[in-house]
Amino acid sequence: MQDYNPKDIEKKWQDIWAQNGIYTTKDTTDKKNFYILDMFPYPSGEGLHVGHPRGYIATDVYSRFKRMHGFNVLHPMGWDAFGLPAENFAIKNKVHPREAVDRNVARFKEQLSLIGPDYDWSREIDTTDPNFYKWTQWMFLKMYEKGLAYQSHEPINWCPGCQTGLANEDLESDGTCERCGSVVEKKPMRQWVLKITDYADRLLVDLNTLPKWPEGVKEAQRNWIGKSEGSEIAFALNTGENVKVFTTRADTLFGATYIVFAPEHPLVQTLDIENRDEVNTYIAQVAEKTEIDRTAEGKEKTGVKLEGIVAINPANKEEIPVYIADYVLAHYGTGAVMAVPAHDERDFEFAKKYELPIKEVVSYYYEGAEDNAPKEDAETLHREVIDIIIENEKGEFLLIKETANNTEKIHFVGGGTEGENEIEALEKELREETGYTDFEIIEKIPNLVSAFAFRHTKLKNQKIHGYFFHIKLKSENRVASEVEEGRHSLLWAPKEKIKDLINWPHHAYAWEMFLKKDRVFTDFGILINSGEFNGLTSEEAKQKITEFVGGEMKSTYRLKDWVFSRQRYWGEPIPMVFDADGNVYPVDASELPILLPNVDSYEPTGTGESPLATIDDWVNVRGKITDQGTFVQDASGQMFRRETNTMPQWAGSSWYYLRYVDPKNNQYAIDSTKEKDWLPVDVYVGGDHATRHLIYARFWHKFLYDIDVVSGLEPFPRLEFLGFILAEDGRKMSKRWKNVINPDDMVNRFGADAFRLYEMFIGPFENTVPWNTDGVVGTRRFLEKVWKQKEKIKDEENQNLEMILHKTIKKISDDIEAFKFNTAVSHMMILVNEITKEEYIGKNQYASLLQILAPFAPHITEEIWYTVFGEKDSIHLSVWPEYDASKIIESTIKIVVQVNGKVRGTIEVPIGTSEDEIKKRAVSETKVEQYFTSEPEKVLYIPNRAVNFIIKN
RNA sequence: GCCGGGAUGAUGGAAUGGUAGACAUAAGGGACUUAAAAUCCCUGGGCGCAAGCCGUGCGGGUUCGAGUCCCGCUCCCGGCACCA
Repeated sequence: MQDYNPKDIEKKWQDIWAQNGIYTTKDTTDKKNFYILDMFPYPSGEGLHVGHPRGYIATDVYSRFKRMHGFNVLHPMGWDAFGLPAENFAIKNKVHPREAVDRNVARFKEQLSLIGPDYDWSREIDTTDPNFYKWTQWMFLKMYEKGLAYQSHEPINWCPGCQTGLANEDLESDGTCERCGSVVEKKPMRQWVLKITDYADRLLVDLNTLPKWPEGVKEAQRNWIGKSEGSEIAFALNTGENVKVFTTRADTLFGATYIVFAPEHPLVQTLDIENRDEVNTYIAQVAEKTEIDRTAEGKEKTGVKLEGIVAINPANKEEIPVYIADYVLAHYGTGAVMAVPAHDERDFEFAKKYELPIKEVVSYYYEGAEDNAPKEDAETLHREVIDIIIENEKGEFLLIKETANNTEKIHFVGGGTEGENEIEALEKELREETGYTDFEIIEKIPNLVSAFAFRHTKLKNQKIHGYFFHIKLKSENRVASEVEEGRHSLLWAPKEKIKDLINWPHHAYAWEMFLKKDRVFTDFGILINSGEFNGLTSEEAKQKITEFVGGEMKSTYRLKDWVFSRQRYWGEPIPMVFDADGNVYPVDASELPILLPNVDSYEPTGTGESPLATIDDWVNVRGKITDQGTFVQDASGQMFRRETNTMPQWAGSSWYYLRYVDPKNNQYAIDSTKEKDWLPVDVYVGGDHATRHLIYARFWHKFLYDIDVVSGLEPFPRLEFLGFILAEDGRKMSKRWKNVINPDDMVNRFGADAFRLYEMFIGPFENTVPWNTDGVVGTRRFLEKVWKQKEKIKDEENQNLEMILHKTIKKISDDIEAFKFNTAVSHMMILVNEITKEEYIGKNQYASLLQILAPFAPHITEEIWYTVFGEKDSIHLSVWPEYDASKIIESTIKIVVQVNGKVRGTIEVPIGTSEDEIKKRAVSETKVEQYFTSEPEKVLYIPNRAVNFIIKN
């Protein structure tokens, strides 16, 4: 027999498949359509490493699996080739980006082809192809038409390394450039912006229609959109202006003791401020700082009071001071906040530093539950109380233990003040309840505590509110007290134990506050010091107070509009022109595509202008404005200037998946019948683009839905997340670490099929795992075994193999459907190990094995399919073997025999054996009896699983 | 701080609440070989001569029975974060 030699067969079959076009997708067939898509790659100059094909192999396995199930499968591939990396590579290697992209694409395609994918290359797309980007430009025009694309001059992220403006999504979370790692600056400049914020709510809500997306990706998008529901409330200034603030805590309005503007707030420029110089100096200082410095952790708050300016708190009409401070962000909410130091950590910190009043307006509130829930028919006492945290010289704290309603209550000492002065009441409670008399007061804890509960000792509801004091005993001197009367007992406990001992929630809360450095209560509670709103819960008060002061309930989003211009060469030209007065006009759709011109120097200018600006005969163009307000070229017309900014890398990838369906259409981006036939994408596979590509594409798709280009609201109903592969040393694969392993070497050493199998076997698909080249040996050995089994073929089936074969068919089918490729491979290994032990294998059985292996190892299976079985049609077009349900029914079952839940043996019994019989055999066929220290008290039988003998100890 | 995900042998990882560690790699031993590679066989969580005991990050709980369910932690990865 010939040895298994992948080199002899892999290239051969790849060529034959291509010649016969077996993977070419027809537009219409009598089969059901199925669209499976990879996130298309950026053809960088580095080529592929072994991490990249993982997703491509997975979609390939899945696509072949679906084809064998009779689907008309669309599995395309293309190139996301505009953007900074391609351009930076070109600059570095001194070639034109076009040339660099062509070269890199060729290299990627060659590497990809080595692993034998079933892509339909006749539908290949490239975002830098004018026939493609014509439609990207067309969609931009549509957005402009709908008011979703606009020019802005706001400060934006500027990357000094890449010399271009960037979107928020292009930054790492530490504020550096995702591409080059430079610290990004804020720079005001003209730019095109897409109004993705108009879609914020739909992007958020529709995540709920995506049950087949990983939770983590959805959560990342929710965080990114960052919806927060609150109120917008206007504060009047003594200068006559009104300032709107955004708050999620309108319930705390009565506690707003100052307001704060972001230094960049436009109103600050125009107000008549007495200390104008000081204010301007501060604003200048803040402008110097990067975002990173400004938000550095643990940074002390700074700010400047606007002298001569006061605001009126609309709730209580009190005059309050106005500050600017850089802890308030210009680009969130309204750029101004009301400060409530009693209930906000940041305001508290600022208020302490600048000695601003702190006014408590929300109290912690506990309402009794279950046995101490307030009773409707009981009388309710309203009481003011004080409670005492008592410390002794050993640093222990005193609790009181009493029994009420058959449960033990443990809490601090305390009682009603009955209108007395607090200090007198404290002395009295201490003496009466504990007998101690000699103490000093350390502090009064400033947070009010409220509770409403049924007191079993008094048979009444009690609604209490009061403060906690911290006192220290100076001596153990005691007099007789309620302890001696037997009403309760005293319990001294060390600091660490207190939390676990206290079982009154409002006392537990007070203890927590006592331990905290800053006593800021930021939770919801009930209102105090808030006039007519006292007693309301925070939730109720939010809306009522907002209405009371004439504000409105409003949502704010963290998501920012999408900065869509880049001052770089290698991108789609933005199809707009300007007349001599600077008025902007959209280019007429008939002019598209606006071709990216050739240019001598495509390096960034750094001036905030794109290199396109230097090409006079492209920039300056004669034309006229049509009745529709669009620009068309006309040699006898006026001079216009073209927009020289280009689109970002993410433009083409926001809609590319539509184009595969109809790649050659000259009239439309996509034919609407074909769109309905194929979209949405059935399965989308790729790595972490949660807050970039995946949010942009969802936005773009919804826009296309709104203009009737697509028929559904979401492009990717099922997303399979791909984990990346680390180098063998556990680090990221990188030239820098010299730990890159490329697929070419793996295919060369082990063959494409063994490589493919290992990529699928390496671990759960979504897990990040380190590569291990030794591991490929395992899948190669497995294929060698499969190869050798063809020597053992007989016409008749081997009955010993029927059950495991059919079980494996079922298991593999289920696993591929669920993207559990690692367990699919392991079960094929188990099957082949079983076959190895047998004398022979039936011809049909072997054929079934080849078929379930075919999606993973397309070459070796095709080779055997033709040479051994003499088939005329490809195994990849054959029909997936269905498992026979009757063959996977066991005739016997294994029963675990346990004593007190511990496994002591197993028995095997025929299906249908009676419970009594099983219990008998459990004793007779195992050694369980030696564990019977007495007669079993109970014998428990769990059908088809276990017998458990319960022995009393 | 908030949110999401995770923690199982030397390693990647299996395991509808019912024999933990399938499958694979590395390692050790043996066969074949002049030798090596390849191949085949055996061992392969810890302790123990054995019977057995202990073991799925930690502490509790539910259950006849928990890697799996519940409560409370620790640590790791990821997202957001002076976002009002």
